Amino acid sequence: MQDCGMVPLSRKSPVPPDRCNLARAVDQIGDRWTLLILRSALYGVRRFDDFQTELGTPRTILSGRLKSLVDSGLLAKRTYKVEGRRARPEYVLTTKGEALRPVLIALNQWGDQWLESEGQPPISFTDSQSRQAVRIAFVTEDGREVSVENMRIVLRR
Amino acid sequence: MQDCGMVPLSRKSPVPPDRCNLARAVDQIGDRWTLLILRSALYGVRRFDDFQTELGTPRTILSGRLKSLVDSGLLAKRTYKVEGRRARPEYVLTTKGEALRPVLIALNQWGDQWLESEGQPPISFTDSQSRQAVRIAFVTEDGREVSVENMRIVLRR
DNA sequence: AAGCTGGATTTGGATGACGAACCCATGCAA
DNA sequence: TTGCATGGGTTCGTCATCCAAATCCAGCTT
Repeated sequence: MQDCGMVPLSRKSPVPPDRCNLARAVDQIGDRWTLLILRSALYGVRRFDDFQTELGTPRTILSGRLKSLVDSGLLAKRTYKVEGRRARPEYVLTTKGEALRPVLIALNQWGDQWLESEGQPPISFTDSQSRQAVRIAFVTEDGREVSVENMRIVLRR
Repeated sequence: MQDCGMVPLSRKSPVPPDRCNLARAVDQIGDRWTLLILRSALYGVRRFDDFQTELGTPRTILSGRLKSLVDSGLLAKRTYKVEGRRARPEYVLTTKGEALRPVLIALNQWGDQWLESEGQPPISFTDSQSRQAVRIAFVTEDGREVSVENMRIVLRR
């Protein structure tokens, strides 16, 4: 098995970037801070200062990123109130935002495998029934795994 | 089913960003141009001008991004030679770079589902055997699908 | 030698990132 | 009722990065 060159040469992509949903997804979330904010949000972080403390994001940037995440419907701005404290906004994942979880877990697992780091990965997932480790994969409609080599591209138009 | 708020509130992530392989992966590839370049590369694009033409990346930026993708071991710089033309460099995905394919396909499918666009998605995947549509999912070691609700987080240390 | 071609650097102006300081509304305690 | 602490921002000036256009450069063809 070679180290590279498995993909056949092509002079251009089958789908031009301006019609490609991957490219358009990258436009929405393909940014360092945005991705880090989503990571925290998927762990349940909701408050401005919690994001700021955890990530060290400059407050100006954080403010802007939260705003555009709300604009693109990934986060919802709501109000929370702790007793004896004034009401404050919080930023909660929408269903659209939640739907990114598999993507970020997949990226996490890529990092576990390919980014050298001492020791075991600090976080992983198991099936609560079988207790087996869980990984990301492609499956058919009925849940049967398909290997990457057996996947065929279908183009429309 | 609500639109948001499914994730329980947390004041900080279980894994701090500096030890998190997801955060470290974001540091390597969490950038608009980098992601777009990888997208093209996964489709087989290899040459400077082909990237440039397809993506419209400023040449200065493209040059820098390719360099750092080579530095981080996602692309390999090789030489190709068309007869009657001088030898030129090309940028080919390494195994590490190839390993990002599931991540980008997952993101593509997220875009198909959540980014409004007219008509059918321009590209999709099927199982070459059963011809069924393929989607991303979590599976156990032996390839049985696990739903998100049945997944349990395991922390180390 | 003149021209083409693909890969890349140089230049200066526009854009965005950043840290520090400040603002502001509220609840609470003196 | 003044004062202060808290959480969630905005304003400001500086500095880094992005970007388009022009230039460079090697080597191949004519």
